Amino acid sequence: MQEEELRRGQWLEEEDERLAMIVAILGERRWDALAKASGLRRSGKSCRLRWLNYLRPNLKHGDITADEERLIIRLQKQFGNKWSKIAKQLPGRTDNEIKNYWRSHSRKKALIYEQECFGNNTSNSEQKSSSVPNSSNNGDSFSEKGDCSSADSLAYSSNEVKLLDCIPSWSYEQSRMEHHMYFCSLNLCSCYAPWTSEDNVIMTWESN
DNA sequence: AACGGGTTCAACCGCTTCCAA
DNA sequence: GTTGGAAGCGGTTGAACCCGT
Repeated sequence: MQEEELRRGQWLEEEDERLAMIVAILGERRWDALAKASGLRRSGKSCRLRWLNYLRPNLKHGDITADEERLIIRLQKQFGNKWSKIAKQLPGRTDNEIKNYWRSHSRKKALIYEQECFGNNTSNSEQKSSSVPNSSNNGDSFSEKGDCSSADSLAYSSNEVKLLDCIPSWSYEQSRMEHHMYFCSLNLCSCYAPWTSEDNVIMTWESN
């Protein structure tokens, strides 16, 4: 009965102000109690999320920079979809923001990869669409069972091949497919070496 | 200008983990 | 060791926005 009274959807400026005020008084804990104390008709969960993703001090609200993008790509490779873990490495960015960024950008990469993989071979149009990540697999990575599963279908530049020789910890197919996407997205110019666990390692090579 | 499809992002959902009693 | 509430987390949804036609 009470749940019906809870507000959902977009937050109003007035709600933000009230939440920020009550958090300043009570601190970032006991969100259910905090939500009730605030008088906001929001769940504790909703308040917590709003605070963490939008109102919290020191959050960056601008676009993801090129450096941040490289870091995200590298960390995603390293940690997988551990967004909170990745977010900890990017001060001012939230896990939700990074997750959204990755999802939208991984789709673009998938398209680039698709073009590289199939060129203008329209006879594969049905299969091509299946190679693009969809909502069911969260779009975070290629389905290894997709039509691109054949690593032989990938064409590598000599630079890519040389670099892949440096990635012993990755499976052969994973290395080829995912790095191919990665190289495409970065235009084969310069990038972090995603396979190393060391920070600040940048590998640069010439693209032709 | 209107429409439709694609993209982005804030917010929600539900499961898991943590921790105090 | 168990339990229940709180918090954390990743996946999903849907509305707003963008862009091409």
